Amino acid sequence: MDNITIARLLDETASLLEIDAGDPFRIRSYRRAAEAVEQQTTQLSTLVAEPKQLLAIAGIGKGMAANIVELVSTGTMPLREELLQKYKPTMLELLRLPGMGPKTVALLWSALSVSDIDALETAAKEGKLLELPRMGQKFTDKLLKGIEDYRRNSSRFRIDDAREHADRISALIQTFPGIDEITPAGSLRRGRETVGDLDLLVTGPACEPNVVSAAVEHVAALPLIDKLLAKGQNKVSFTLRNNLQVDVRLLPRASYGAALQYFTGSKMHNVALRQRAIKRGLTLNEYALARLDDNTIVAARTEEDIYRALDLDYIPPELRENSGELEAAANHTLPQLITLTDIRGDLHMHTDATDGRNTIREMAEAALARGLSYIAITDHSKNLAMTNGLDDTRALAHIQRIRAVDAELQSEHKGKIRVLPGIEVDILADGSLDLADETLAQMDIVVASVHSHFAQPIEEMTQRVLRAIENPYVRILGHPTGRKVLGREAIAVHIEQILKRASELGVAVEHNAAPARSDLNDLNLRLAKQHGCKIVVNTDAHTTAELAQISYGITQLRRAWLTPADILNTCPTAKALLTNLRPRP
DNA sequence: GCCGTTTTCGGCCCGACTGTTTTCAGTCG
Repeated sequence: MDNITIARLLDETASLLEIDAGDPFRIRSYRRAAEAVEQQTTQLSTLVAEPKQLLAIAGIGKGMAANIVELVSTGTMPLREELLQKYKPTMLELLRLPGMGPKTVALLWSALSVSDIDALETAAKEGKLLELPRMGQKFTDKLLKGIEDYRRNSSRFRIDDAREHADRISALIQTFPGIDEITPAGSLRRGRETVGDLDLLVTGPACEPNVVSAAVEHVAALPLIDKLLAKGQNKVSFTLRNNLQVDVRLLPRASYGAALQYFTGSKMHNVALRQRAIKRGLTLNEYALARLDDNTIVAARTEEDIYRALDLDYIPPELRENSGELEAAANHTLPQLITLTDIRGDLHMHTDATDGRNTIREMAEAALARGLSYIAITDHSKNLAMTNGLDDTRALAHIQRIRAVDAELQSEHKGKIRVLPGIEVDILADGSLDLADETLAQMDIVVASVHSHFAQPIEEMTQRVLRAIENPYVRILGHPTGRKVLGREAIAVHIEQILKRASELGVAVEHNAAPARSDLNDLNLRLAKQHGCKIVVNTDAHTTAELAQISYGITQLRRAWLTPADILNTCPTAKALLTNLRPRP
């Protein structure tokens, strides 16, 4: 059992305890333990013989260590089993619907015996929820909409989840001798926000036709396979326990490029590419680009060879959507897309003053290690009480600490890194901010964010944001739209108003790097560029580790055809950055 | 259930917002 599974089981147990109205502190212990387990770099299953090492992990005590030992050896644990006698596992899925919490799930179960989404939908449509306390027509309508949204999105997996699975599977495949390279293809390689299934392409001496069967057997016997769907000459398909379908193809080196091109897609890109090949008397398939007349192979080994043979510049996977990239590649006008190393600073992160885990200095040193030239410390303000948000007094004191660290590092590292004082203020219902202007005036970076967006009508949310960015101290609009409640389509309609006004005011809009925190999809990013918005790409890091988790965010930027010139924090120095932000009053 | 003790119990991030109330429970972050 791997750490991720252990973490998931502990987290699910916490949810079941919540439904069971258990001790909130006990519940939190399970959640904290789950989080701690997930962050471990060593597999706990290898430590169960040495429970003392488990106790060394913060958040894991005697009881939790026993739980983990039990989980690893039996696959479950007594408390979990006991709760599953009382409740159904499908109830955990109900918790994922917007507006559904443990109390409501418990009530639905006791009053209506509703334990899954289908039954809930039926009950809602029949008006049965109206008979329950605190549930009216509005709640019912919102719930039905939520169910609809949930169903539409749940068949796809988020890119970071998919990437994690891809990495784990790759590591297991890699153990077979004679495997050189494993590349995820499909929408994962193109950087889509979600992927339907996982395509893994594998090559190396072990994948040559005469010997490939042994490697195929190795893949088909991977321990994490839930259901084996198919096993062919060079392809294995299976699903994982979470229902993610994985297709692994083992291909000879000589045709790896053609396969990579073919399986990366998109479908529309490939169709257009094949049309172009035919015009040149060539044919393109998953094995090679070849002449139509005598099947002579023109290119197959690498993608670069194939594009070159079609008189095209190499097209990065993120652009392969048949939305103008072929024309640009033919005319040598493809953009020089932004890369990770172009990002010179990070302007949104938290420390242990609020809900982060590391100190100002630790964050700064991590940024230095990543090669950044400047960062802003933007802890939460008081409205986010659960994060121990800063009130005006504490915020001002925090600035002093940030400046002190900045001064220390300046002398220690000869100005290699600057640490700017900042704050992430919350936008209240009336669009005002929750700290005084006099406090904000002391900050270099003020990020304004809406945090309470439960069941908030989009129009009101939009008005709230529009009002907030009128505050002259706001220099960055943080995660510009709500995450859970607002559907993507709705965002596309309403975000344009926000982007327009932000652009007029010179307020930069933030693109958060981690998908879990990201709100601007590639379409919205393109929209932002169109309206001349300043864009900053941040991590919203709460730990030093998160400070490095920026690659998905970059992929998103690349999908939007953005170049270093489009992104504000590609400025080489803090000074240059600050002059490019909205001027302070 | 964890942790740190003024070491073996008592504390453990809590305010905003919504829908349904008519004083508040539940959800969210």
